[in-house]
Amino acid sequence: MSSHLARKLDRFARLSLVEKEALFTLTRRPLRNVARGQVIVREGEASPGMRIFLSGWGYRCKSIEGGRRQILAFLLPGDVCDLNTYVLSHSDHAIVAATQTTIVDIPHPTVEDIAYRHPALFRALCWDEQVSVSLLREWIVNIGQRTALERMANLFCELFVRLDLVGLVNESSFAFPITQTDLAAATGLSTVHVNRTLQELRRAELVSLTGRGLHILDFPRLARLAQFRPNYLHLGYPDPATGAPVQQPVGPADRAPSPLPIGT
Amino acid sequence: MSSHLARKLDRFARLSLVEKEALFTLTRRPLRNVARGQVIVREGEASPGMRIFLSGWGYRCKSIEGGRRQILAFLLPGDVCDLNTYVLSHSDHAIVAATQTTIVDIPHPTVEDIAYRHPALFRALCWDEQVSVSLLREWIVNIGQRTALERMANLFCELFVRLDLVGLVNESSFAFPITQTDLAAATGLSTVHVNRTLQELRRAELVSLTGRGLHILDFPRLARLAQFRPNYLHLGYPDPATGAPVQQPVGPADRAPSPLPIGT
DNA sequence: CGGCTGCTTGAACTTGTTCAACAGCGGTGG
DNA sequence: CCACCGCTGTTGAACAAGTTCAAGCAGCCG
Repeated sequence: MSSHLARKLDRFARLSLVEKEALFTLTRRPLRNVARGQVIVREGEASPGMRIFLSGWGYRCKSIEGGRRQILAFLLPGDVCDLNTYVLSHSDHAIVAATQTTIVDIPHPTVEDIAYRHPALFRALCWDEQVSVSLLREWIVNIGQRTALERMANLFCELFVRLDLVGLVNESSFAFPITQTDLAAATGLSTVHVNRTLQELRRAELVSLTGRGLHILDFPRLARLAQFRPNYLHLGYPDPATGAPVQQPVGPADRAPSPLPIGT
Repeated sequence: MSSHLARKLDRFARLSLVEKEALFTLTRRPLRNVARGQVIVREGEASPGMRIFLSGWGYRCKSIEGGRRQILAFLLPGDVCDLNTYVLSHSDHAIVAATQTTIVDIPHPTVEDIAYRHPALFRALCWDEQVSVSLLREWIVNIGQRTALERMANLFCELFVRLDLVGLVNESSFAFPITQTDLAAATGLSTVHVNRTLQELRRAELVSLTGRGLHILDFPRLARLAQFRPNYLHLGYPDPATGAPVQQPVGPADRAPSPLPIGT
């Protein structure tokens, strides 16, 4: 099921039963299992359509000469990917499975069908797509302006909030299947420095990163260190740092606006 | 006139006379003149609709604590901005005029009208929007993986190609109204280091940057130094580095595919 | 057991930063 | 007209953050 996606979109715009059913139907099509390290979309290849990540992690990645590569974004369960890229005939970056993943491929005609028959659902998908662009912008700020420690802390905060949105956080812990080599490619640091930065975060008792799990020990302090401001995730609750405008949820806001202890 | 935009889009998808006229009509609405340094869209503000840059340069910018700020993209004449962001009620970054600029604001209903009545034109606008996302991705690679020299060279290559697309390059020269302070914010370097990097590019006789003009003295060498691969601009000609798939232009390709001496 | 992948550590080194000062230039007001 | 100011660009020198190289270790899987 795409319960992760449904959960996330429902928060943005309460979905009707019909729309939920339409979303559910999408995942009735053939699923694709991809092994860890496999390339889902190759750089320069035509993107055959949109994809939904059902389980497992992936990442967007660009390689340049000299063996250097940069991870542009992590793709989590419930993430929609390349909703709008049909206008570009060839992908400028690769999409890789960071773990064993299950995805659904959704061809363009089906996407158009959704746009026509379930405009509210389509709008919600567009929201997700725009948020992913917003994540790219914040990624630039992270790499361009923050120190290694802030960078890493910020990445953890982002993953924490995003995973919480799809219900994959349990008592401030979540599965974390990313190697330090990949963390280096994501943050623009060397693996050695990633290792030392992680040690510093552990020493400060902010996170506990063992085996394949990440436990956030003190989110408020971590967020403060990272200067993490979740506004770029466009979740619809006010930004405590700026006291900024509250983004109005589209549907009736009958649930608690924020489950997160942000900005203490 | 939005001749810059028309010229760019026409390259992607040959526009019919009707579509060109529709585009032209857009610029019949009240223009907005913005003085250098003025904020066009404030961070956290609702984005009132789409904009077209008719003349002058702008940039997207995010600020964080400690006075640090990061420029995410430069906006050039003929650039479309925030075509799709109506799904996000508040902007997560600012848009600032780097020089005196003239823009047209186009409210959402008008955009929808174009989508309905001129689907091919709308598709071309979507292409431009997607390319701007592609630029964000390359920006991340630039900051995350390249040295100061490569970074600066890459930025110059990108601006060169983009300005050439809208006809603002003259014998490998173009107006360059960006201060070193802004270049620092764009590349994630300090102003001091930007200054020294520019000197190095000058000493190598790759560019000549004087007053408010930039002259590319040896584009092939500059591109090689920068490891510049224009594929991320989705211009529709093959990537010499990878020998990668040629993106088919949508309209009849009766013009020379590439005016640029790329990849020599 | 052996080999692979991922994590950890030390030490030398490099790239880019910070601080501080100064020069050039255009605008503004006395 | 000149003095002054603020902004941009330039330079030197000390410094810090992060890289590179190299080696060793732990766990896992065949």
